[in-house]
Amino acid sequence: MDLNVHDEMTCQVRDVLDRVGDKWTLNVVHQLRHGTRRFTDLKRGIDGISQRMLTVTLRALERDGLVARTVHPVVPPRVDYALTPMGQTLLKTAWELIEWAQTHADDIAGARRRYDSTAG
Amino acid sequence: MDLNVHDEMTCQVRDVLDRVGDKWTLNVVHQLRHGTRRFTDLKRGIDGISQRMLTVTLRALERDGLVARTVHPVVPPRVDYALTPMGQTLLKTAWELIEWAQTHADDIAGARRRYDSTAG
DNA sequence: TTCCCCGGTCACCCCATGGTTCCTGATGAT
DNA sequence: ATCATCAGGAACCATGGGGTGACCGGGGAA
Repeated sequence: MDLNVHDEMTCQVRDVLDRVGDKWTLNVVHQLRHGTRRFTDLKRGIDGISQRMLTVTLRALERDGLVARTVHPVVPPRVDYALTPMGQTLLKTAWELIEWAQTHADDIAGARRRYDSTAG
Repeated sequence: MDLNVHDEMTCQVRDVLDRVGDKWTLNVVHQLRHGTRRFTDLKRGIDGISQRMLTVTLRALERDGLVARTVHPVVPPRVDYALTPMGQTLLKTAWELIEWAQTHADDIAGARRRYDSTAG
């Protein structure tokens, strides 16, 4: 029975990383932590993201019910993005991982230097 | 000042995902949750991983001080892998993300179906 | 003697991820 | 009469992450 659970886990690990582990998703989610943002606003806020990748990432988040997209039929167009309640729980959880990274950044850098100096 | 913090955050998000967000790392860490495992044992436990990718992933984890590698000079060769204390804290944190995924798997699947049926 | 086991390394190749550039469409400002 | 704004769409392309298969070395089993 442990094996079955274990295989399910393996699958879940894969699923969550496929969902959230790409280059931009958590960045976008993080940008939305304080509330509604507009497309160009997000683009300016995320260093290095292209227009296309922002669109792709937002669409995926919208599809999964993590981000709500609101179109205002005005000109020039105005589209608002915000986290859904489920998106907010994701942010909360992912935040812990970010904090872990901050806490251990130095340890990892040190370990890396040691490893590289001994093993070439 | 919020902007500076914000940019640092963006960087940290990127760093942690570069470290942990690839296809296999969390799977391997998860496999090691109960203690020491051997190479072939890990390979059998992670569905679909190739020998090369397991090696690459383990080397990266070792380099970052997250996994300890112990070679026993016997024949046939025996190599043990185990989480370091830092690796265990990573597992603990990542676990929350996995639990999030399990909790919301149905919601996401539902949202996805709705999205695809209306816009697809 | 030949095969298998274990823990890898090496060389090669593919395709998915993501980047770049150009396009749209309505309108207000210059 | 242009030009810029805003939110994308479409086509094209490059990189590298990741997969495949071969090979290694030394001892035990058949």
